[in-house]
Amino acid sequence: MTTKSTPGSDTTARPSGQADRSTDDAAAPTERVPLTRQRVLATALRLVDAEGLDALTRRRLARELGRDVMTLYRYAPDQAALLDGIVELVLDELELPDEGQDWQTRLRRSAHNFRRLALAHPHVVNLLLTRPVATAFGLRPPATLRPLEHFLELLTTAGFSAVEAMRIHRAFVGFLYGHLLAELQDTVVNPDETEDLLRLGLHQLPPRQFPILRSLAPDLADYDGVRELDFGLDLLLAGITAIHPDSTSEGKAG
Amino acid sequence: MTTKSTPGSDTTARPSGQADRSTDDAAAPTERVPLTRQRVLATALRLVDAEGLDALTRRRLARELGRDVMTLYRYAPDQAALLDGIVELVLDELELPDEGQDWQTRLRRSAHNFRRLALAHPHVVNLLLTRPVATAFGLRPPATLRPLEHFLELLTTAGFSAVEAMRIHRAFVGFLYGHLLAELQDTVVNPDETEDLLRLGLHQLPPRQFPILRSLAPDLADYDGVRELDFGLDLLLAGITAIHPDSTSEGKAG
DNA sequence: ACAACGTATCTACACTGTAGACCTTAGACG
DNA sequence: CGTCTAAGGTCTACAGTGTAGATACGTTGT
Repeated sequence: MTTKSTPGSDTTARPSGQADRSTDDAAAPTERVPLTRQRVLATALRLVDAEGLDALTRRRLARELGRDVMTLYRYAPDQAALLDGIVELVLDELELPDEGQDWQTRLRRSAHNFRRLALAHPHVVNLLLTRPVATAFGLRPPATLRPLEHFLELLTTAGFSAVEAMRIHRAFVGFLYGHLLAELQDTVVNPDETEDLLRLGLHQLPPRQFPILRSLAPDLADYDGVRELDFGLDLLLAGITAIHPDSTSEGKAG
Repeated sequence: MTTKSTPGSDTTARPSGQADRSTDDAAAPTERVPLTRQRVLATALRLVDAEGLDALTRRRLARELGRDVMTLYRYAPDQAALLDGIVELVLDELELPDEGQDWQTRLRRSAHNFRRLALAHPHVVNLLLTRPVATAFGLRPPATLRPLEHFLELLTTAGFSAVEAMRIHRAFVGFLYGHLLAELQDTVVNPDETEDLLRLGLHQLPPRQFPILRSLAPDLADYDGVRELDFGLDLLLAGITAIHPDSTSEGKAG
C-alpha cells in the first residue's frame, strides 16, 4: 500500500456498477425528492434529537438521507454551517406570545415557551446557547433574531427605552439559559437507590466541606422545572417592574 | 517532520525530548519533571487560552509537553476528562469574596470576580457553561462545587432558607452565564467602518423586520461589560431583596 | 542480581471532515 | 436531432483525530 498518489496520473474509466439501490426504479419517485436544505437540516435535527450531538457526523447524516457524503456540502458548506442551521431550525419553532396581555405575563409565557422548546430538543440546547456567540448580530439568519426583536418591541411598547429593553433582554435570556442548563443537568447517579442523598450521589461529597449542599438532597430530588422557572421569573420581574416607567411614584433610589 | 507512510524507519533515536522550546521551563534536557496531572492540565489550559478550543488536540498537547501522545492518557483517561480538568483548573482560580460585608455587595463582588475570570479565559467559557451539565453534583470534583457551597452559605447566613438559596443561586448563576455569553459575543463585523450600523453589520438586517435592533447600533457599539453586569445585578438584587426575610413588612424600595 | 511495577513510547486502527476530480442529468438553444 | 452548459450528485483520497494493545524504559525493593 502507501502508494503516493501523484496528482492527475491514473485515469481509469470506472463503470460504477454499484447498485445497492435500484436506480432503474424511476417509477417510484418517493425517495428521489431533490434534497433541499430544509430536508438536510431537518434530518440532522432529528438525528441529534434521537442520538445526541455526537451522532451527527456527515457520513451518518448522508446515510440517513440515502445520499453520498459530499452531497451535503452543497447545503451546508462546513460543519459550523450545519450546526448553525440546526439552531436556526429549532429557533424557528419558537412561538412568540401573542399580544393582548400585559407585558409581565407575556414575558412569562415567552420564557415558558422557550423552556418547552428546549426540553423538546435537549441535545440542541448546548448549541442554542453557544453557537450564536461566534456570530455577530448582522451575520445571523433573521429567523434567529426574530425572538430578540419581538422581545424588544414588547418592552418598548410597555414603556421601556430601547436601551433598557436590550439590557433587560440580556438579563432575561441569561437567566433563562442558566435555568435550562440547570434543569437539563443529570442529577441522578443511582436511580435504584431510595435515599435521596445516595440517589443523587451527594454522599460522595465531604460532609465538612459541603454541609448545605448535602442537606439539599431532598429538595434537589423533587425538582420541578416549571416551579423553579417561575421563581426566577418572580425575582426578575420584581426587579424589572421596579424600574418600569409607570412605577415612578415609588421613586428610584440612586 | 514530513509525514511518511513507511512504518518503523527512523524511530528510536530520541534519547531526550526534543528541546522544542517548551514554554514553561526552557532549559537543560536533564530536566525530567515527572509530568503531573497539574502540569498536563495547565499546559492544556494555556494552549486553549492562546489558540482556542480547536487547538487542543492530544497530539498538539503532547508536542507542547515534549512527550508522547499516549502518555497523556495516564492523566486524562479520555477527552471528556481533559475538558473537565480544564474547567476544574479554571474554577480553582476563582476567588470567593471574603466575609465582612453585607450579602448584596458580596454577591456583587462574586459576580464581578467570575466575570473577570471568564474574560481571562474566554475560550474556556463555553466549557465552563456546558461541561457541568453532563456531570451530576456528586460526581463533580469538589473544586468545582466550592463556589456553589460558598454561595449557599453566604445566603443562608444572610437569612434565606437553603432552598431559597439554591433557587437564587440558579437565577444568579444563570444570569451571570447569560451575561458572559452576551459579552463574549463578537459584535463587530467591519472594524474599519466608522458608522456604527455598518461596523456591527446591522445594515444587513431588513429594516422593516428589525427596526429596534437596528436603532440600537450606537448603544451596542459602546457596550460596557461592567456597567451591563451591574445593571442586571440591580435587577436581580432588587428581586432577591424583595423576598429577603428581613424585608418582611418594610417593602423593597426605600 | 532479579523481579516487579509504574511510567513512557510505538504501532495500528477506525473514524472524522473535506478537497478535487469525476459522472449524471435536465434543460437551453441551434 | 445533436450539442452545450451548469447544477447536482458521486467517488477516491488524504490529513488529522481519539484511542486500544503491545512494547520498551527506569526506578525501586528484596
